[in-house]
Amino acid sequence: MTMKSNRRLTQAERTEISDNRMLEAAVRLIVEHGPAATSLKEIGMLAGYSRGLAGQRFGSKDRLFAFVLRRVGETWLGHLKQATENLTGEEAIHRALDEHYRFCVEAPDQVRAFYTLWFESVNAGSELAEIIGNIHNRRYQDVENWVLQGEGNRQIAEEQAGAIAAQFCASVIGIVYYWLANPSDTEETRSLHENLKRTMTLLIAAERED
Amino acid sequence: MTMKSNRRLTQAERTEISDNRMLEAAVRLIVEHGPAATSLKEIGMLAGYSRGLAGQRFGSKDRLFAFVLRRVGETWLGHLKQATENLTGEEAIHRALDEHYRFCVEAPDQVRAFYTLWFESVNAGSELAEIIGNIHNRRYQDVENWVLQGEGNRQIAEEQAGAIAAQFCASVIGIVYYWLANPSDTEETRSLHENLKRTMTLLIAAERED
DNA sequence: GTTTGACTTGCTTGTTCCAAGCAAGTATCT
DNA sequence: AGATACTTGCTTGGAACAAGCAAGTCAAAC
Repeated sequence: MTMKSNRRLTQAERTEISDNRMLEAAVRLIVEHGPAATSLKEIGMLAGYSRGLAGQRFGSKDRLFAFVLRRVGETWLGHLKQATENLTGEEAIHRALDEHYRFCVEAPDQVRAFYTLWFESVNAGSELAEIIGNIHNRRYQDVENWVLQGEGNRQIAEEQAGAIAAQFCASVIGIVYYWLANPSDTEETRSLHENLKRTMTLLIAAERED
Repeated sequence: MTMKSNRRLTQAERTEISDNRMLEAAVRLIVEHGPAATSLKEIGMLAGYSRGLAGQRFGSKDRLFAFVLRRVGETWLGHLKQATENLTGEEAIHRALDEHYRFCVEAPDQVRAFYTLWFESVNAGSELAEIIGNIHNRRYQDVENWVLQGEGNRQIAEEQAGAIAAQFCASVIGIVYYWLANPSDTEETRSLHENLKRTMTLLIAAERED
């Protein structure tokens, strides 16, 4: 039993707690029923509050989803940044893919909710598109830089590195899609990650030769 | 002015007409507002009928979306089958990608609606998942067969061909995602297709050497 | 002329969103 | 320190609207 009414909660603490609880609830409901079938009411109540709080706090369903995307996205990007610190070239790319796979396996709910929203919001103008665009761009830039800075990659022009990065990003999206559609088939998801590593190595080697 | 009330319509003709009109309306609304923000009422009325017909005809929103997926999917698969008839190996793959790009550019609304639903229904159990699964499998099988039957690919084992096909499918999904998210950037979409062609050639060549 | 099936209309339920109200936390004045 | 004014987290009620169902109308099929 943690000291309960030992100290009164500050307003900021209260919102942080409710934010976290609602995030957790939203993630669970999104994974279980999909975003469309998840209501603000359910989220509020599963989090232990009234039916109205989720709507009141975030203003709309879209904004709540944006919140989820931002929170999970930042966690993920921080994780990734740390794992690839001081790495470049294929090493960094391979490491990033390892981490990506690990993240899928270890925090499946958060990642599933994240990418479910990601896919669902492809053409939803609004805030969501912007958040997704940002994350996408950061990923793209990272990969491009890794390619350019890799040992022995001096002769690879930025344009070529960009093309490789774009292919990488597209493949990752496709792999995630497969994973979402076939949750049980972790083996195939794993080998898709592994094969993408090999393909990236091939692509870089091919550019070196020109 | 086409002969209007020249002949009274048969029941089958009536439903076919209304089906087509509603398909058209659904596609347009899905592209403009996204599936979530598209109501059965709007579809019915945009098609020139009552607010209730779409619901009556298809039973539910999901089933209507399934109908859209099936119709557009079949059109597309027929198109593709014809274009790649008698081709194998890289030729078939390149041709398929050319057609894919062309289809995106030439019938953008239908394809956008199709893939929007595709992405939106990743984890929607139901009928949608099944339809999508089928289309995915056919694409996968086609590519695997092309690889296996390509000239000079005799020594490529089924397992390796399968891995290549899986990568192909993932990349295509990722490319389509990019296109949906960046409708205006046709140039990048084009080069993603082109680069995937080159990558496939590389992958096949790499397997030949082992 | 009866039946079948396309299409419409009315109604129920559930969801989002807004606005009014309550309760808990924060700041100010004496 | 304690009372009073205020701010803000949270709840509750209601309006607008969507999906889904059932009953109804009208044209086509036999």
